[in-house]
Amino acid sequence: MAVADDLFRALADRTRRTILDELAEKSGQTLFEICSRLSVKHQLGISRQGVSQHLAVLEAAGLVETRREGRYKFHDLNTAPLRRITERWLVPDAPQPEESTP
Amino acid sequence: MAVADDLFRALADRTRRTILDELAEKSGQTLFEICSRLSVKHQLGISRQGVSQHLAVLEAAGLVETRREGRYKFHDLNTAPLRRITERWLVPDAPQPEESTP
DNA sequence: TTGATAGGCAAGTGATTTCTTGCCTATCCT
DNA sequence: AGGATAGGCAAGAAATCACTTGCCTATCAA
Repeated sequence: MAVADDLFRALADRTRRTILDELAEKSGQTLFEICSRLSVKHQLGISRQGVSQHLAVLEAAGLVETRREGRYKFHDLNTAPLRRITERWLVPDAPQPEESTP
Repeated sequence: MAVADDLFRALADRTRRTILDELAEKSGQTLFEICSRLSVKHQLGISRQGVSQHLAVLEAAGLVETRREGRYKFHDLNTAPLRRITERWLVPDAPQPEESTP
């Protein structure tokens, strides 16, 4: 249950979702690279520490995994936790009748 | 984008997720019925207005739909918005290699 | 019509969250 | 060694959020 808490809490912030988008586009980015992408591509005026904190939240949720190499820390997207989300409520009404498009 | 905001914000709260669970189990519940279920089954001490506000958030996210009948207002779960969640990040790495279970 | 039931609105409070600022450590390059 | 680069920690300000309290409206049953 605490897992679900972390996961949904992580997804609740728009900036964090944008970070996931960026990591989906290119994995293995460093903190600075993510910072500059948020700034340039998304006009998000946010400090480096702000981004760092967001990454920590994403990592706690298991959505981002990191690996250290020397002074660099690379961030990778892990979509596995996302699969459990929809299962929670989608499974019961299993058949999932496709949208009728008359 | 505002749609995603509402959706993820709605899912971020544990009480709201529990409400979705209850609606998944039995659809068409009234506010009072949901209140008593939260209280009895989940030991959640929350006021009627608290639950009402949660339902409003869920409705804004499209996760709950309502229909009025006389003085009753029935709440139904709508899982459609959930499907878009995973699509956002799950689609790119499409194949989704099934878990190796040796 | 009166009382009871189902629900709604709005202001205020307390708790979380987001974000910044300031300082610190570790690694690399010259 | 010294400077530059990548990242981390922590305290505090500001914004959001969850929740309550108090009062109000609408529907139904007697």
